[in-house]
Amino acid sequence: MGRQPCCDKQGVKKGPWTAEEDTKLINFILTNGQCCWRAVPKLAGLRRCGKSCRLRWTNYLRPDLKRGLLSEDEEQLVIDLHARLGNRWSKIASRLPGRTDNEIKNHWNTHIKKKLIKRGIDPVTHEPLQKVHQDTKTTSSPEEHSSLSEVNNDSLPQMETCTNAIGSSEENSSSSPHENCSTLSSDDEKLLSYLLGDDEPPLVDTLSWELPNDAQNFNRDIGVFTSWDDCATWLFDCQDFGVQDFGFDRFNEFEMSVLDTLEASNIQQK
DNA sequence: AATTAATTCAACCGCACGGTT
DNA sequence: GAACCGTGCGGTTGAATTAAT
Repeated sequence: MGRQPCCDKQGVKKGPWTAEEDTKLINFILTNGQCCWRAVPKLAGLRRCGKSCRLRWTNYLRPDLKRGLLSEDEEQLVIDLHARLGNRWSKIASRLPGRTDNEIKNHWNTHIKKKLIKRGIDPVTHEPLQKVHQDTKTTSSPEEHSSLSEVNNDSLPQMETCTNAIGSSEENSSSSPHENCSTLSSDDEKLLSYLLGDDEPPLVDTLSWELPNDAQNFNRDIGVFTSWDDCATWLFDCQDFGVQDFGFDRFNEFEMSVLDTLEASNIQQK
Protein backbone atom coordinates (compact mmCIF):
# COMPACT_ATOMS: atom_id res chain seq x y z
CA MET A 1 0.00 0.00 0.00
CA GLY A 2 1.38 3.32 -1.04
CA ARG A 3 1.69 6.40 1.05
CA GLN A 4 -1.54 8.21 1.67
CA PRO A 5 -1.59 11.71 0.19
CA CYS A 6 -1.51 14.49 2.74
CA CYS A 7 -5.00 15.45 1.72
CA ASP A 8 -7.77 14.58 -0.62
CA LYS A 9 -6.72 16.46 -3.73
CA GLN A 10 -10.30 16.76 -4.94
CA GLY A 11 -12.25 19.61 -3.45
CA VAL A 12 -9.22 21.08 -1.75
CA LYS A 13 -8.74 24.78 -2.31
CA LYS A 14 -5.32 26.18 -3.18
CA GLY A 15 -3.85 29.62 -3.53
CA PRO A 16 -4.07 32.70 -1.36
CA TRP A 17 -6.07 32.56 1.82
CA THR A 18 -9.14 34.75 2.24
CA ALA A 19 -9.91 36.69 5.41
CA GLU A 20 -12.82 34.36 6.02
CA GLU A 21 -10.56 31.32 5.92
CA ASP A 22 -8.08 33.02 8.21
CA THR A 23 -10.85 33.76 10.67
CA LYS A 24 -12.01 30.17 10.66
CA LEU A 25 -8.52 28.87 11.23
CA ILE A 26 -7.79 31.36 14.00
CA ASN A 27 -11.08 30.62 15.69
CA PHE A 28 -10.41 26.93 15.58
CA ILE A 29 -6.87 27.08 16.90
CA LEU A 30 -7.72 29.55 19.63
CA THR A 31 -10.51 27.28 20.75
CA ASN A 32 -8.84 23.93 20.35
CA GLY A 33 -5.14 24.60 20.22
CA GLN A 34 -2.79 23.07 17.68
CA CYS A 35 -3.54 19.41 17.20
CA CYS A 36 -3.43 16.93 14.37
CA TRP A 37 -3.22 19.26 11.39
CA ARG A 38 -4.76 16.68 9.11
CA ALA A 39 -8.00 16.95 11.06
CA VAL A 40 -7.99 20.74 11.32
CA PRO A 41 -9.55 21.59 7.93
CA LYS A 42 -12.50 19.30 8.49
CA LEU A 43 -13.08 20.42 12.05
CA ALA A 44 -12.58 24.08 11.22
CA GLY A 45 -14.81 23.93 8.17
CA LEU A 46 -12.05 24.70 5.69
CA ARG A 47 -11.56 23.28 2.24
CA ARG A 48 -7.80 23.22 2.64
CA CYS A 49 -5.32 20.48 3.33
CA GLY A 50 -3.85 20.22 6.80
CA LYS A 51 -0.44 21.09 5.55
CA SER A 52 -1.70 24.33 4.09
CA CYS A 53 -3.40 25.17 7.39
CA ARG A 54 -0.24 24.52 9.35
CA LEU A 55 1.79 26.68 7.00
CA ARG A 56 -0.72 29.50 7.09
CA TRP A 57 -0.76 29.43 10.87
CA THR A 58 2.98 29.16 11.44
CA ASN A 59 3.99 31.62 8.76
CA TYR A 60 1.27 34.21 8.93
CA LEU A 61 -1.42 33.91 11.58
CA ARG A 62 0.56 32.98 14.69
CA PRO A 63 0.05 35.76 17.20
CA ASP A 64 3.69 35.98 18.21
CA LEU A 65 4.95 36.83 14.75
CA LYS A 66 6.82 40.02 14.09
CA ARG A 67 6.08 41.97 10.99
CA GLY A 68 8.25 43.97 8.68
CA LEU A 69 11.79 43.71 7.45
CA LEU A 70 14.52 42.19 9.56
CA SER A 71 16.50 44.68 11.59
CA GLU A 72 20.26 45.02 11.08
CA ASP A 73 20.86 43.02 14.24
CA GLU A 74 18.58 40.26 13.07
CA GLU A 75 20.20 40.28 9.65
CA GLN A 76 23.62 40.00 11.22
CA LEU A 77 22.50 37.13 13.37
CA VAL A 78 21.09 35.35 10.35
CA ILE A 79 24.43 35.70 8.60
CA ASP A 80 26.30 34.41 11.65
CA LEU A 81 24.00 31.46 11.99
CA HIS A 82 23.98 30.70 8.29
CA ALA A 83 27.75 30.64 8.29
CA ARG A 84 27.62 27.83 10.80
CA LEU A 85 24.35 26.08 10.09
CA GLY A 86 23.97 26.52 6.36
CA ASN A 87 20.46 26.46 4.91
CA ARG A 88 18.91 25.08 8.07
CA TRP A 89 16.33 27.80 8.10
CA SER A 90 14.21 26.39 10.88
CA LYS A 91 17.22 26.24 13.19
CA ILE A 92 18.11 29.79 12.26
CA ALA A 93 14.51 30.90 12.74
CA SER A 94 14.40 29.36 16.18
CA ARG A 95 17.07 31.86 17.22
CA LEU A 96 15.01 34.82 16.01
CA PRO A 97 11.83 35.13 18.04
CA GLY A 98 8.81 36.06 15.97
CA ARG A 99 10.44 35.18 12.68
CA THR A 100 9.61 32.16 10.56
CA ASP A 101 11.91 29.95 8.57
CA ASN A 102 10.07 30.94 5.42
CA GLU A 103 10.49 34.62 6.15
CA ILE A 104 14.19 34.25 6.84
CA LYS A 105 14.69 32.10 3.79
CA ASN A 106 12.95 34.67 1.62
CA HIS A 107 14.88 37.52 3.17
CA TRP A 108 18.12 35.67 2.66
CA ASN A 109 17.40 35.03 -1.00
CA THR A 110 16.14 38.51 -1.79
CA HIS A 111 18.26 40.79 0.39
CA ILE A 112 21.15 39.26 2.29
CA LYS A 113 22.52 37.21 -0.59
CA LYS A 114 22.78 40.32 -2.74
CA LYS A 115 24.38 42.33 0.04
CA LEU A 116 27.01 39.67 0.63
CA ILE A 117 27.78 39.32 -3.06
CA LYS A 118 28.05 43.08 -3.38
CA ARG A 119 30.61 43.03 -0.59
CA GLY A 120 32.57 40.23 -2.14
CA ILE A 121 31.38 37.46 0.14
CA ASP A 122 30.21 34.16 -1.23
CA PRO A 123 26.78 33.65 0.36
CA VAL A 124 27.18 29.89 0.25
CA THR A 125 30.64 29.47 1.73
CA HIS A 126 30.92 32.85 3.48
CA GLU A 127 34.43 33.06 2.07
CA PRO A 128 35.69 36.01 0.05
CA LEU A 129 34.59 35.50 -3.53
CA GLN A 130 38.11 36.09 -4.86
CA LYS A 131 39.33 33.10 -2.86
CA VAL A 132 36.45 30.97 -4.03
CA HIS A 133 37.20 32.04 -7.56
CA GLN A 134 40.84 31.03 -7.20
CA ASP A 135 39.96 27.72 -5.60
CA THR A 136 37.49 26.78 -8.26
CA LYS A 137 39.21 28.32 -11.26
CA THR A 138 40.87 25.10 -12.20
CA THR A 139 37.96 22.81 -11.56
CA SER A 140 34.77 24.46 -12.67
CA SER A 141 33.40 26.61 -15.41
CA PRO A 142 32.64 30.31 -14.90
CA GLU A 143 28.92 29.65 -15.33
CA GLU A 144 28.91 27.62 -12.15
CA HIS A 145 29.85 30.74 -10.22
CA SER A 146 27.78 33.27 -12.02
CA SER A 147 27.54 35.35 -8.87
CA LEU A 148 31.14 36.36 -9.43
CA SER A 149 30.14 38.51 -12.34
CA GLU A 150 28.04 40.60 -9.99
CA VAL A 151 30.91 41.41 -7.67
CA ASN A 152 32.02 44.97 -7.40
CA ASN A 153 35.75 44.60 -7.88
CA ASP A 154 36.43 47.82 -6.01
CA SER A 155 35.45 46.14 -2.80
CA LEU A 156 37.72 43.16 -3.15
CA PRO A 157 40.94 44.51 -1.64
CA GLN A 158 39.10 45.53 1.52
CA MET A 159 37.01 42.44 1.57
CA GLU A 160 35.90 41.23 4.91
CA THR A 161 34.65 37.89 5.92
CA CYS A 162 31.12 36.83 6.51
CA THR A 163 29.93 38.18 9.80
CA ASN A 164 31.21 41.71 9.62
CA ALA A 165 30.16 42.25 6.06
CA ILE A 166 27.03 44.18 6.85
CA GLY A 167 26.27 47.07 9.08
CA SER A 168 28.35 48.92 11.59
CA SER A 169 30.73 46.03 12.14
CA GLU A 170 32.48 47.09 8.96
CA GLU A 171 34.49 49.50 11.03
CA ASN A 172 36.03 46.81 13.20
CA SER A 173 38.84 45.95 10.84
CA SER A 174 41.69 45.82 13.32
CA SER A 175 41.39 42.14 14.05
CA SER A 176 42.14 39.28 11.75
CA PRO A 177 39.54 38.01 9.31
CA HIS A 178 39.14 34.88 11.33
CA GLU A 179 38.51 36.84 14.47
CA ASN A 180 36.11 39.04 12.61
CA CYS A 181 34.19 36.02 11.53
CA SER A 182 33.13 35.45 15.08
CA THR A 183 31.24 38.38 16.42
CA LEU A 184 29.02 36.16 18.50
CA SER A 185 28.53 36.75 22.14
CA SER A 186 29.25 33.95 24.54
CA ASP A 187 25.52 33.38 24.80
CA ASP A 188 25.29 33.03 21.05
CA GLU A 189 28.15 30.56 21.10
CA LYS A 190 26.41 28.45 23.71
CA LEU A 191 23.24 28.51 21.74
CA LEU A 192 25.00 27.61 18.53
CA SER A 193 26.69 24.69 20.22
CA TYR A 194 23.32 23.52 21.36
CA LEU A 195 21.81 24.01 17.92
CA LEU A 196 24.63 22.06 16.42
CA GLY A 197 23.85 19.30 18.81
CA ASP A 198 27.06 19.18 20.79
CA ASP A 199 26.04 20.95 23.95
CA GLU A 200 23.41 21.22 26.63
CA PRO A 201 20.54 23.63 26.11
CA PRO A 202 21.69 27.13 27.06
CA LEU A 203 20.09 28.78 30.03
CA VAL A 204 17.99 31.78 29.22
CA ASP A 205 18.39 35.05 31.00
CA THR A 206 14.79 35.04 32.03
CA LEU A 207 15.25 37.66 34.70
CA SER A 208 15.40 40.29 32.00
CA TRP A 209 12.19 39.12 30.39
CA GLU A 210 8.87 40.73 31.04
CA LEU A 211 6.75 37.84 32.07
CA PRO A 212 3.07 37.87 32.83
CA ASN A 213 2.37 38.63 36.45
CA ASP A 214 0.49 35.41 36.87
CA ALA A 215 3.04 33.23 35.13
CA GLN A 216 3.41 30.85 37.99
CA ASN A 217 4.12 28.00 35.63
CA PHE A 218 7.27 29.50 34.19
CA ASN A 219 10.31 27.55 35.27
CA ARG A 220 13.00 30.18 35.52
CA ASP A 221 15.64 27.55 36.10
CA ILE A 222 15.23 25.98 32.70
CA GLY A 223 13.73 28.98 30.95
CA VAL A 224 10.52 27.38 29.75
CA PHE A 225 6.84 27.54 30.48
CA THR A 226 5.55 24.37 32.01
CA SER A 227 2.01 25.34 31.15
CA TRP A 228 0.65 26.13 27.72
CA ASP A 229 -1.69 28.68 29.27
CA ASP A 230 1.14 30.86 30.54
CA CYS A 231 3.14 30.35 27.40
CA ALA A 232 0.23 31.46 25.27
CA THR A 233 -0.47 34.45 27.50
CA TRP A 234 3.08 35.58 27.25
CA LEU A 235 3.20 35.11 23.50
CA PHE A 236 -0.01 37.02 23.05
CA ASP A 237 1.27 39.83 25.19
CA CYS A 238 4.24 40.04 22.90
CA GLN A 239 2.38 39.96 19.65
CA ASP A 240 1.51 42.92 17.57
CA PHE A 241 -2.24 43.00 17.43
CA GLY A 242 -2.53 45.77 19.95
CA VAL A 243 -3.70 43.73 22.91
CA GLN A 244 -1.49 44.17 25.92
CA ASP A 245 -3.20 43.75 29.22
CA PHE A 246 -5.11 40.58 29.34
CA GLY A 247 -4.74 37.03 30.47
CA PHE A 248 -5.40 33.72 28.83
CA ASP A 249 -8.91 33.65 30.23
CA ARG A 250 -9.85 36.61 28.04
CA PHE A 251 -9.51 34.88 24.74
CA ASN A 252 -12.68 36.37 23.32
CA GLU A 253 -11.28 39.85 23.49
CA PHE A 254 -8.16 38.74 21.76
CA GLU A 255 -10.21 36.97 19.17
CA MET A 256 -12.22 40.12 18.51
CA SER A 257 -9.00 42.06 18.18
CA VAL A 258 -7.66 39.60 15.64
CA LEU A 259 -10.88 39.74 13.68
CA ASP A 260 -10.82 43.53 13.68
CA THR A 261 -7.27 43.49 12.42
CA LEU A 262 -8.14 41.07 9.66
CA GLU A 263 -11.16 43.09 8.68
CA ALA A 264 -9.12 46.29 8.61
CA SER A 265 -6.44 44.74 6.43
CA ASN A 266 -9.13 43.37 4.18
CA ILE A 267 -10.62 46.81 3.73
CA GLN A 268 -7.18 48.23 3.05
CA GLN A 269 -6.58 45.61 0.38
CA LYS A 270 -9.80 46.64 -1.35
C1' DA B 1 -0.58 56.31 -19.61
C1' DA B 2 0.84 51.89 -21.16
C1' DT B 3 3.99 48.31 -21.29
C1' DT B 4 7.74 45.58 -19.74
C1' DA B 5 11.08 44.00 -16.39
C1' DA B 6 12.43 43.12 -11.83
C1' DT B 7 11.43 42.09 -7.18
C1' DT B 8 9.03 40.24 -3.30
C1' DC B 9 6.93 36.84 -0.58
C1' DA B 10 2.97 33.66 0.37
C1' DA B 11 2.07 29.24 -0.75
C1' DC B 12 2.94 24.74 -2.77
C1' DC B 13 5.50 20.42 -3.46
C1' DG B 14 8.18 16.49 -2.51
C1' DC B 15 11.06 14.37 0.60
C1' DA B 16 12.83 12.96 5.11
C1' DC B 17 12.36 11.87 9.74
C1' DG B 18 10.48 10.21 14.02
C1' DG B 19 6.75 7.97 16.29
C1' DT B 20 3.29 4.41 16.41
C1' DT B 21 1.16 0.08 15.30
C1' DG C 1 11.61 -4.96 11.25
C1' DA C 2 8.11 -3.25 8.08
C1' DA C 3 4.39 -0.36 7.07
C1' DC C 4 1.98 3.53 7.98
C1' DC C 5 1.12 8.21 9.63
C1' DG C 6 1.79 13.00 10.93
C1' DT C 7 4.70 16.64 10.78
C1' DG C 8 8.58 19.58 9.60
C1' DC C 9 11.94 21.15 6.34
C1' DG C 10 14.05 23.19 2.28
C1' DG C 11 13.56 24.24 -2.54
C1' DT C 12 10.70 26.19 -5.89
C1' DT C 13 6.86 28.54 -8.08
C1' DG C 14 3.90 32.11 -9.44
C1' DA C 15 0.82 35.99 -8.41
C1' DA C 16 1.06 40.59 -6.88
C1' DT C 17 3.52 44.67 -6.55
C1' DT C 18 6.90 48.10 -7.76
C1' DA C 19 10.24 50.29 -10.74
C1' DA C 20 11.93 51.45 -15.14
C1' DT C 21 11.28 52.59 -19.88
